[in-house]
Amino acid sequence: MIEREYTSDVTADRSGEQVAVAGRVHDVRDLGGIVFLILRDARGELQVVFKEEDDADLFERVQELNREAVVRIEGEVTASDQAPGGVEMVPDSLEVISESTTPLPMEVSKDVDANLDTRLDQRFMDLRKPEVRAVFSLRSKLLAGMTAWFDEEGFTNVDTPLLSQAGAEGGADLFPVLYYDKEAFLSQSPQLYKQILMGADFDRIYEVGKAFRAEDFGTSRHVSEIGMFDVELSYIEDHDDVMDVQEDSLRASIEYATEHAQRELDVLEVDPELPDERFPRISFSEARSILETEYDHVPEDADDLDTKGEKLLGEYFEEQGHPAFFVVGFPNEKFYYMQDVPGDDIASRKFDLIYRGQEISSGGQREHDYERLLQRMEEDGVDPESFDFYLDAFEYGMPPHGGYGLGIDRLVQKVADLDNIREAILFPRDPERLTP
RNA sequence: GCCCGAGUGGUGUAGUGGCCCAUCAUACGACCCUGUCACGGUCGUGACGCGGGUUCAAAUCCCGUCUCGGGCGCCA
Repeated sequence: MIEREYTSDVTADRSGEQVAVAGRVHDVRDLGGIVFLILRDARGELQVVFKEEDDADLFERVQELNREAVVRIEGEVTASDQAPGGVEMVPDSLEVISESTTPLPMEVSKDVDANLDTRLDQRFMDLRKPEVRAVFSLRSKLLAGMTAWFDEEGFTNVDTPLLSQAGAEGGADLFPVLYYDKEAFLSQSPQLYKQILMGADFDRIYEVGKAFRAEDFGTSRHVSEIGMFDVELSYIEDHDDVMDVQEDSLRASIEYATEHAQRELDVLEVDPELPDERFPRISFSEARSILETEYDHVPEDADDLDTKGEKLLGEYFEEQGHPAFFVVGFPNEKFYYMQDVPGDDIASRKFDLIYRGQEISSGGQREHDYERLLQRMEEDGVDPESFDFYLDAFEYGMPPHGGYGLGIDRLVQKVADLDNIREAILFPRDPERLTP
């Protein structure tokens, strides 16, 4: 490794020590007889002072540097009231490791904001900004906290195929790919495989994966390649058991992030803390009546909440101190794999988790009865024969089970309070964007 | 897929028919400046998405096209 220390470790109390730092030329402030170089690395910045009288050669060379060049500087730590953070460095040597050309495709060190599209086009440069990178360390911690909870609870981390013959939810909006000489599709959900694993007695599983949706949307909360945190578990009484898992794991995730990513949360100026009380679980019909009585809003589709409805409900519960809540029991289930119990007073065993006015996960109890599943598939116009690989797992005994899929990108977007979901993804994919 | 709105130097913007061979900031180049911290100052380089059309005259109006943003649908 190249010998260096992080700028965050170069502190005033180390005054007099010789250290080496490496990073980027954030800025060069040439005041005439004195030049300040601000060096930026992954953890912070450090001011390096060049004076003509100290070293004429270094003094000349620092003025030739371009912003964003990669350099390594050795020198002496100096405490100074005039320096930012009370500490700076007096250099002995300056090595240019990699030059940078000009002009930059966007500003990194100046307060000139770029549009999101420009930022995404120049993502490598955009990501050099600490406040942009903070989103991704936060994302990493949210996932770490969540997986830690599942590991602790005895869930097995699995991987299911991203290439398959057919989608779980019909043939529309799938990306076709050429699979040798056959047509295949990119997975839109690990749903069928999670259930097969329930039939294989895995009992409790989670998967951190991807899902692909070929819908031609154009919103700030949709992308074509989605980060998904999928969960499935067996021997549940009903969908409430699944919601318990969803709620507890989300709490664990956010608590972990609050503990291990406080610096990032500060940089992003957000506080994702959840109240101690359990998330409210309201029925679909309660949701509709809140919308109608409180906001005079009636979603057009009688079987669903619309975007505006979700936002309004989000406001309603936010005011009551609940950024997260479940809407349970949607009257007309669309998909055969969801359990639809005749005469069930909650209409169906499906739930959506709404966090800060946005649906971030969706799940429920699944149909585990082979005959009813067959019947539902036929009602949905799905040919059971092409799903033999799935149905076989039900024919030889299937425990009652349920699960959900959580949109990781949406979770990060909401926790970090980002305007656009693309900001929560390093290299987002949408109908127009396939690079970088 | 539908409905709005917008495309101006590297970046972010001002400019709604002639006052625009286009404003400001930042960047970039040159010069001045010994404590800046978005350093400051002087000078300079650099742009109207693309293709048609209307008009004596178009960044500005119209049509098409591409791209972006917002909303809706749909969802995670």
